Amino acid sequence: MKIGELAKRTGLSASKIRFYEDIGLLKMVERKANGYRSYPKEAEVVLNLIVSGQQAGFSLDELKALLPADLSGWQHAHLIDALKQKVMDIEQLQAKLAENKQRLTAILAEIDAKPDDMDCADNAKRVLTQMGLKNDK
Amino acid sequence: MKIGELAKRTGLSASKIRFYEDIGLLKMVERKANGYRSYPKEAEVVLNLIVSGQQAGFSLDELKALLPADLSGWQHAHLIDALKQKVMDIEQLQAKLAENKQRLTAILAEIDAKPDDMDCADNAKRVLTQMGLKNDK
DNA sequence: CTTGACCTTAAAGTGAGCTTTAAAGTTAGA
DNA sequence: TCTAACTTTAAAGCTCACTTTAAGGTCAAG
Repeated sequence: MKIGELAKRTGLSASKIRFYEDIGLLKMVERKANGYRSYPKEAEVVLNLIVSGQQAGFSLDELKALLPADLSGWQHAHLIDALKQKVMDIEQLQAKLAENKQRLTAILAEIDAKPDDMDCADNAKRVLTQMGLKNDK
Repeated sequence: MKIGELAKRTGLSASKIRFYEDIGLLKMVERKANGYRSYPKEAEVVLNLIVSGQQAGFSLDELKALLPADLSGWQHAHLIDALKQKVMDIEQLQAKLAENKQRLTAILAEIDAKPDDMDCADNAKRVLTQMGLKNDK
């Protein structure tokens, strides 16, 4: 498979695929007689895995450490640990977001409860202060 | 309040606080006779808001558009719109995170299901393939 | 009156994750 | 055979979010 086809199949730009090769992230590539890159079908899987990993919050360096050069060289324990750590990270973020959201909706309710009888600037100040001060986690 | 104290209070570096001012994100600052920056207590609130917003996935540019120049300049309607927008953004982020987490836990379950009895390379290949295919959203 | 901890600035540097550019070679189709 | 759409490279450029550097000014304590 040439780079153009791989690019289309994965939705990534060719330059991005070459870049991943440059930094040692995508090693599954050979060269044809004309110098063109030639990819095995597994390259598509690995690229999808890279995109997945990025979406899950892994940096390219982290992925480089996690991904095997070839599919059979994969370290189980290491990967599992990393995945578990990432899930925990996500859980922390979820908790934080839930808290932020809850806080915002509470503030909205509070504002709705005090419509136009209170001074607007004072109300805004009060509300913002509450937002800010609760942020010291 | 001088910049050093504000830095300590917020846990941010002084250079970061100056940088936020440079890009027009933190406008609540005056100058003393000696040229030193002087911050009102509200600056701490705003900086906490900025940190909050970043943690929730907002870029500094987005925050710049969202945050008021001064606290009293926030109009009631504007405030409500911004908060509602933020809640919606948080909901989007929550959905994204849930998806990522679900993906990772699925992968973990997949690996745990076939421990050491299966050929390692084949297991890796199978798991990777599933990850890859689940990524075509 | 000196020391050291603060504060100031503009400009350059950093690192991640790319894209763009330029100049060239290759190939498939009409 | 010509053309258009590929492919190659190294190097430079870009955005974001900062930090670092260099060269200086201010201030409180001893």
